[in-house]
Amino acid sequence: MPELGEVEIARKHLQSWWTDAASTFHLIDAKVLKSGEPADLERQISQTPRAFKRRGKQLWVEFADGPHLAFHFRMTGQIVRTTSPEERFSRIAWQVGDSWLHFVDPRRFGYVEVWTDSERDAALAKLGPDPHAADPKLMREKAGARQLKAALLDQSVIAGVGNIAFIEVMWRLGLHPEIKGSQLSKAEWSRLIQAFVDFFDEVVERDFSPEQGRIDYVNTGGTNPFEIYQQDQCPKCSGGIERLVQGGRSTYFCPRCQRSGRR
DNA sequence: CGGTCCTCCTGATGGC
DNA sequence: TGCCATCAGGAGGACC
Repeated sequence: MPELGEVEIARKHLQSWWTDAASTFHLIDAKVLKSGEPADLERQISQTPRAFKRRGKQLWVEFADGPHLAFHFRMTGQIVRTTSPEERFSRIAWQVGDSWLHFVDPRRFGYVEVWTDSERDAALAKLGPDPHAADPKLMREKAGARQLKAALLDQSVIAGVGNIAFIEVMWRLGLHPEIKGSQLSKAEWSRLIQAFVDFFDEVVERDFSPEQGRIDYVNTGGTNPFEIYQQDQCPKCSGGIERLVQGGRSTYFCPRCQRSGRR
C-alpha cells in the first residue's frame, strides 16, 4: 500500500506474521523481482528474518545472514495473509507455519529487490527523513521555489508523504494547495511536519490489527476513512470540495477553509 | 530549476 | 448489454 502509514502497517504485519523460515515459496510473477535472481529471493525468504525496517514508503527485511529483501508497494501493492497459496493478484507467495503470506499487487507497479548492504545504503541515501525526524529549516531549503505539493511528494525531501496525506494535512492546516514552500515561515514548516507525524500516527492507530489480513481503501470496494480525499462536502464548513490537478495528480480541497497562501 | 506530460499495469465506475 | 472515457495510494524520465 501506498503511504507511510500503510507501509508501517505492512511492516508490523510482517513482524507479527513472518516469525519463522518459509517452508514453501512461489514466485508467481518474476517481473516483480526488480533486482537479484529468483534463486536469491528464494534463499532469503527461506530464512528466519531478523529485523523488519522501513523508511518512508520503503520497507525491507534483514536476515542473520545474506542480503536483505526490499519491498516497494507503489500504488496497489500490499502484504496479505491468507490460509491458501492461491490469492488473486498474488505475485509472490510464501508459507510460514499455517499461514500464506502474499505480495499482492494488481497493477504490478510495485516490486521486490534483493539488496546487499551497499545497495541498501545507496537506496536509503536517496530518501529524505521520515516526518518525525525532519528538520524544518532543511526542509524549507530543499523545497526551493516549488509548490508544496511537488516538494512534499518528492521522497528525497521528506519520505513517506503521498497524495492522500498531502490533501488531508493541507486541509487540516487551512493551507491552499497551490502555496509554495517559500511562502511558509520556519514555524509554519514545523507545524506542517508535525501534522504529517500526527496524520500517519492516526492511520496506524486506526488501521493496524495483527489479526486483520488486509487493508482495503477507497478504490477496492472498501470505505473511505478520509475527510477531504475524494469527498464532496467539507466537514468544517459543509461547503463543496473542489478538485484540481497538480503535476498530473488530483488535489481535493475546500476553497473556503483553505485560503491561507492562496495566490 | 520548475512544470507538464507520458509511461509502467489492471481494474472500477459511470455515461451513452 | 456493450463500448468508451476517466480515474486510481507512485515515481522516473523526456521535453519545453
